[in-house]
Amino acid sequence: MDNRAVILARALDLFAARGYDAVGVQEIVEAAGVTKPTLYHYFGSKRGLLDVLLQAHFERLIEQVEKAAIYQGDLTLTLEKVMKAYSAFAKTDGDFYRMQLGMYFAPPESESFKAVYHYHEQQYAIMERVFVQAVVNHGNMRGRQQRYAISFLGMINNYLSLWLNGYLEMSDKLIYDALHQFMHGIFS
Amino acid sequence: MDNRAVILARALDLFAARGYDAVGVQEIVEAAGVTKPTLYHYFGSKRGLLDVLLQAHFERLIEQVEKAAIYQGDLTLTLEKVMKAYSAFAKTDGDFYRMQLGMYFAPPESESFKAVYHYHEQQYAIMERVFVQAVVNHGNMRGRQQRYAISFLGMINNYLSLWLNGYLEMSDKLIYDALHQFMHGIFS
DNA sequence: AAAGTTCTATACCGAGTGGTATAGTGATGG
DNA sequence: CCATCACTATACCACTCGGTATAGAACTTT
Repeated sequence: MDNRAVILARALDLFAARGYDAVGVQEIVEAAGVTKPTLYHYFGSKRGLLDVLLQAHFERLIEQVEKAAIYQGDLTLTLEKVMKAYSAFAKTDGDFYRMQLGMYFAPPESESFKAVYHYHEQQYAIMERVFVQAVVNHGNMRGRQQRYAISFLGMINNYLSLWLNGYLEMSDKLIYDALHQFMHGIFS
Repeated sequence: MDNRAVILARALDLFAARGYDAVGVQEIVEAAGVTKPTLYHYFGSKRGLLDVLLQAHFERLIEQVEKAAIYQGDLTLTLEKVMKAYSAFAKTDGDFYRMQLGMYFAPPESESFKAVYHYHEQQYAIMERVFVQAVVNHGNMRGRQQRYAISFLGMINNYLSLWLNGYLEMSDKLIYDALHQFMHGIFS
């Protein structure tokens, strides 16, 4: 692993554990076993380092979500695939998912929020497209696609956030139950 | 408004806009028109200031949620009251709600998260109690009370967070629709 | 072998960090 | 009239912040 990759890895560890603002450049280079000029050579600035980090990991996430979010007539199936895509990604890249989630809920004027905002818009757009397409088979959903995309992604992030903090298991059964509730409510 | 109150108000503004870590003590006292010893006289430390801030506002929130979360046989009614309590609180204290939400999604090792963690446990306990009591009338919910409390509060925070960022209106109709989906799913 | 390029360390910058020692201030109570 | 008290300003502390000027090492290219 070259220095560039080591810096990225250690920065992710630290940002995920204590947050972007709370971690200094000095601390990152110490954890990576290099000095500051090395970091600034590769990334230009602390913010540049963050941008590269986000770009690399979000690319993988969004690629996998895109692949899962292809509606082919069975809405439940598509939503289940999407949930499993998120769950699988979070399991292989938990630190990143934790960091990224924290940044999305950071104040709107903060560096953190501005850096991740764009990627969340993308995810939201992907899910809204699914619900728009599904209206063909579920006409009663018309006009509510936007709200459904919002609450679907919100539900996923809610469960993943609790899983990341150790409050529940991210089993296939949980995914099934959560999705079933999303589709049919709590009484069935 | 005495200096103590001014400091609290300006600190809330700044924390809500840019986050606890990103705002310095110097900046707070400048915004409040006082000097550092004044702040340290009243609050002892930056963290002490945050604790007082959280205590004061969460006390109001939890009091109102407690009042709404009294189950008397009609689950839908109780949940609607709780949603309206949250919505009303967020509308009168939006900056605080934004700040507090951001802190809850901050990394687990961060000062921010540690400071708000306790208050969220309280809210979660209140809602779980509601679902446990409702099992008397809805036996099929048995064993899922914990997950319901989680997803109910998650849904509320999801909508409030989107409202705080200007993505939707927090109308009575939205509350009704969201609750209806929570209870009966997306197909009805 | 010379020259260019990429990468990394030493040492430093000004500005800002959270926090405090000291010396007052004005109001209150004996 | 004096002492006490809550409160606040000046000036400072050691330390950390993000970022950089300079120079040398390692490796390619010519």
